[in-house]
Formats: sequence, C-alpha cells, structure tokens
Amino acid sequence: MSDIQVVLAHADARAEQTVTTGTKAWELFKDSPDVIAARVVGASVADGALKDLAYELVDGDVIEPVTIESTDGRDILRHSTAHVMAQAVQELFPEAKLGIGPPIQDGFYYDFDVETPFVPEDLVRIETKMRKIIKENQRFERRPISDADAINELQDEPYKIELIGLKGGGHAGDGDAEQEIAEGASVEVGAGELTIYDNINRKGEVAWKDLCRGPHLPTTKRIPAFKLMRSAAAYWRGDEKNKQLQRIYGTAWETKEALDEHLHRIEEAERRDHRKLGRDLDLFSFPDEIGSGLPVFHPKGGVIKRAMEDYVRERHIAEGFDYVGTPHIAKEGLFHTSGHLPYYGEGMYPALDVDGMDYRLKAMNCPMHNLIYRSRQRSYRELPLRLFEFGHVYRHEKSGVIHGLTRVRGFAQDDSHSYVTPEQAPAEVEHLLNFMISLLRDFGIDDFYLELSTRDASKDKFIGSDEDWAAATKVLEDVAVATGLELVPDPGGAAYYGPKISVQARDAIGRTWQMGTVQYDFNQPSADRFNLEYVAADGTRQQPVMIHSAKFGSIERFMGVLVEHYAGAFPPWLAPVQVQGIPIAERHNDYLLELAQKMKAQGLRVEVDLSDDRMQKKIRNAQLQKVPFMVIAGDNDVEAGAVSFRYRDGRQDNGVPLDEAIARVAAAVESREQV
RNA sequence: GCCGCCUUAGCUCAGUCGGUAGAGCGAAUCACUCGUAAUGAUUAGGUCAUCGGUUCGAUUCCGAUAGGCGGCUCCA
Repeated sequence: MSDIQVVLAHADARAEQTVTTGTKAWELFKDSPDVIAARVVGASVADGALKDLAYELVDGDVIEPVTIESTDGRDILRHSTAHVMAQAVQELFPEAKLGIGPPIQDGFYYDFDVETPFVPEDLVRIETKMRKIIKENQRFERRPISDADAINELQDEPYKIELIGLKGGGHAGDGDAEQEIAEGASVEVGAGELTIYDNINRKGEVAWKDLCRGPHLPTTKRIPAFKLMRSAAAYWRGDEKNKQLQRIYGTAWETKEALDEHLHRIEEAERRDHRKLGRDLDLFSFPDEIGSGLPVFHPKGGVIKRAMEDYVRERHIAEGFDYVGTPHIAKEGLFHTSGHLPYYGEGMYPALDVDGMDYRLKAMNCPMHNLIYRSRQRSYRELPLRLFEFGHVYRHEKSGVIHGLTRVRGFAQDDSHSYVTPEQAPAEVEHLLNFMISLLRDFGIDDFYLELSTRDASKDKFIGSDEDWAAATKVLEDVAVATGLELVPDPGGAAYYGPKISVQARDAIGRTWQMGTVQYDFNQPSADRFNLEYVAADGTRQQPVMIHSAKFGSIERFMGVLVEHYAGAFPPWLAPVQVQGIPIAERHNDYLLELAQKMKAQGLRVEVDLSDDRMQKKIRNAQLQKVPFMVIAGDNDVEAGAVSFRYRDGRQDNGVPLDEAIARVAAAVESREQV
C-alpha cells in the first residue's frame, strides 16, 4: 500500500492531501453530511466528471464535494429516485420492462413497457413501495461490465439491450449512434465502459439492478423527499413510429421544505395559466360549437388584441413595411406551386369543393404575398420590398396538441415577407431580428432565447440543394450569434423551404413556445415555383431571396404568453380597463361619470362601478379584475375637486386634483410602463 | 394522431352503492348609501356534454362521439 497525492477543492480553497491508495472519495468528506457525490477534475479523468462517493481516488485527482442541493447533486438525487421508482414498479408489476429514466428539470421520469397503462391509484401504490425501499437503506453499488456480459445479464430487458447496441454503433447505416439515442438515454449507457448499479439490501443481497452510468447516492435512505406527479405515454426513443411506453414523472428534493416549495411554485404557476385568467378576466373563450382550437375574443380580450395589433402595425409601417391584405382561402393549385401541399399537406384542412374546384384554407401567407410581388415587374430599386399583414391562417393541428391560446387551429400571424437581393439578405435578416426583439421588449417579454432550426439531411421533408441550405443557414446563424442572446440548435426543425431563427418564450409553468420567426427562403422564388424576378441594374433578370418573418409569431399565442407573463395584471397601455371609478356612495356617481367622460375624451378606457355594492366590494372587484388604476371619490374628494388613487398593490394616493389624475393615467399609458 | 384521466347551474365543486340533484361565488330583485379586498334578505338558474345500449327505471353501468386536462409526437 502506497501513498498518493490528491487535491481537495472546496469553494475557492484547494488543499493538497496525501492519502493511501484505496482511499474512497467519501472518506475525504465524511464530516459533511450533505455531500452525496464527488466531482473529479483531475488530470487523470475527464474534466468535471461526477463520481460516486465510493469512488476510489487515484494519484493526481483534484476532487470536489458535490452537495445534494447543487444542480449536479439534485440530478443525482433525482436519478437515484428514478431507480427506486423503477425498482418499486418492477416489484409491483414484474412484467414491466425498463426504458430510460433520466433526471429532468425539477424532477425525473422513468419509462416502462407494461401491458396496462398506469392509473392514478397505481402511483399511490408505487409511492408506498418506494418509501419501503428507501427505508430499507439499500446501497447503490457500481459494477463495471463488458458489453457482452451486460447483454447476457439483461436478457429480460430488451430496451436496455437496444441501448447497448446503439452505444456500440452496431447498426450499419444508422449514422452517428450517439445522435440516434433518444434524449436522456445517455444517462443509461453514456460513452465508454458500461456499468450496472446493484441495489444491495440489508442482508447483502442484490434486491434490484439497472444498467446505468451513474453516479448515484450512496444509499436509498439519502432520498429526503420525493413525490410521483403523473403518468403519461411516451414513444420509445421519442419516435412516434415506435411503441408507446408508460412514463411516470416524479420529483425529488433535498428537504421536505424544498419539495413543498416546489409544489407551491406549481400551484402559483397554475394561477397564472392564461386559460384560467382568460375566463376569470372575461378575455376569450373556446366555444365547443365552433370547434377545438378556435378562440373567440370577448370585448376585454378584444381590447388587448387590438392594442397589440395597432402597435405592431404602426411599428411595421415605421420600419418600412407595406400593409397588404389577402384572403383566407385559395384554389389548391397555389399550394402545389408553393410546395405546401406536398410538404405541409397534413397540416392543412381538407379541400372545400367549390363548383367542382378544390379550395384550401391557407396555412401560411407566403404564397399570397408572392402573388402580390409577381403582380407586376419589379426593379432592384424597389428592394427590399416588405409586405406585411395580419394574415389569418388555419392549420389542422393534431387534436392532442391543442392548448389554450398557445396552440390553436386558426390564428393571425403578424406576418411579413421581405423580398431582397441576395446581397441585401444578411442586412435584412439582421433588421428583422432586431425589430422582433425590440418589439418583444416593448411588450415587456424578456425571458426568451433564440433557436436556430436547420434541415435534417436524412429526412426528405426539405426542398432545395445542400449548398443553398448551408449558405442560408450561415446568414441566419451569423446574425443570431451577433445578438449575443442564447442560441440553441434545433436540427431538423426548419420549414421545408428554408432554415429559421425563432424566439422561444416560456409560459407560466416553464413550457417553451415558439414565438417570432425569421426564415430564409431561396426556394419559393425559384423558377419552378413562383418564378419571382427583379430587373437588376445591368438589365438582367434576377431571382430575389424572400425572408419570412412573423414578429409575435401568432397574435393568439403571444396574447397567451402575455397573459401569463403579467399574470393578468397588464400594464395600463394594454389593460382592457385602465381606470375603474369607484363612488363611495350613490351620490358620488355623477362626479365620477363626469371625470370618466373627460378621460374617455382622451382615449382612456374607464368604467365607473354604479352597482349598489359597498365600496369595499367595488375595490375588491376591481382588484380581482386587476385594473391598474382605481379612482375613488367620496364627499371629501368632491369637496376638494379631487379623487383618491388606489393601485393594484394596495398603494394609495389621496386628494389628487382631477386634471392631475387624468394626466397621471394618460402619462402611464403613453409611456407603456407597468404600474 | 397516440396513451391515461375528466365532463353535474355562468364559475369552482359536492352528491346519487341505478329511483331525474345540492353548496359557495356570480346573476336578478329588495333593503342598506357605506372611505381602501366580500352588507343582508329573497328569487331565478341544471334533458347531470351528446347519441346509443343494458334495465321496470340511467345523471349514475357499458359503448360510441364531441370537448377538456396531463404527457408523447408535431408546431406559430
């Protein structure tokens, strides 16, 4: 037995230590109960690799404790909890085959192939079984294994064997094996050597085992708090051609309190849900009689929608766009020319037979705009030519994806198409992207990132040559990178006609939605499609590039995200009712009605509560409606020629002279500030 | 589209082990005229989503359809 040198890194401090060979990581941390794993940043292993606490130190290791409440620590906790869940499931349902079980944002899941899908009562039983396993304090024990031995040992787990095969890249012609593995599967097999984790019970027997890269908690008892959330089906390896497995979602936290806080955050988020607020605030609804995914806007929602549209229209015109208008349906041939029917056909509503001719509802506005472009000969002097409208499109979305305003079947795009020379394209992309981002900021949306959707060469849903795609992608990527915003790649996510940059915004519960897009299209203008041309300076006919861009993406979706962003408490310029007049007694009604008239004359949206409720109740109602300004008038105010302000946060400002009250509201609306 | 769950008054939800239903909020009416988040009383609201089956009888059990919710796949 000899000595080895390791460095114990802790926060900023680094301490060199001499230990004997065979020393385990946990022995360095035995005084820190929160430590559940080790991060090794030494020369001998990959940078930042996470190890079990039972990891045997080697000479030169730089080792750092990983605590349970850190990001890595929580992932390890959740991954281990997923294992416990899988063990419980297999004990209760011995025929269940294991899929994958990775940690995810705020929790984990595990997929199982079972005959009958899980029902809520099953989750209760599984939870109970999990508590029992946790109590038993089973030890997670790592065991390296060769591919051949693993395949032999896991004969009863076909999905695990499939993963081992993928890892080995054994499928000729499958392309990059790593890419083929579904998201999350790397947690099971990773790269390099395979390992199995055995769960050892008190008697020293293997109670359960799973193919897994780890690391894991030392024992099951180190799981402080968990909860199973829901079950759902999920396609094996994320491909709808594969079998559906039954997925159980759960969450796990370092303390009971952290779990409770998490559950509380979910409840809070549900209160912001635009579907609920849309009903509570009387903004919009989805009448069954109209059809799934087809919203109607009530007067108050209509105000918000119009405020959004007015502002966006104004900004587009200021940015050099020409406002145009196009119909909702067209003869089918148009969408053959554009490529929509062959490449996007399943997203379109079936044809309407009109006098023996097939018409289609449009799913995109570009073909119509192309016809406007083509309506006469264009000169290079006209370019960039920017056509813009609120184009209503209809998409036959699969029934299971409809979701409030954020995923509908009929919606308005604030859609534009810029026709430019190839040389002008980069500057126009930049112009559009910056314009889009500035609009988002004007609406107070700041939690978003960019996504670059590209073609997937292995799929045939794309038109055009590789070279053109590469060039177009480069233009978009350069501009996107220049914004300095987070940019996430999305291979295979492009439209059939060209790559796209999109803005991804989050909703109340963290789901992301695609908002605005900028798409570079060299296909639709081509000779075999719309054959768009312009006359260049030298008199030759050239083909323009068209750049599609929807700034909000869809008015409907954007409103849904806005509602959640503000939790219904809109800034005054967007608020359906900007001012709620509250008379203290009936004799103050006329005083406030007169003020309301003056405010309305200035274009403000004001209502006076003439009900015979008590003023406390009127305040409560206005508060629940999240009206930004309440102006209250009683005897004192009438006498002073003033009103009393109350804001949404309960702040009040009494004795404000009438003219100042009007000016104050008008200024807040004008500046588009939040109050 | 796929898997699971759900659908009772305008909203949120009870309830009926098969004998046609209740509450709170909201609405209407009356009284009260009130100073910063709920005044009191009275009344009216339901073919228990729709259609079919089983049954003496279905809101309840079964099936189909529609719509919703949570995921998966897809997407603005």
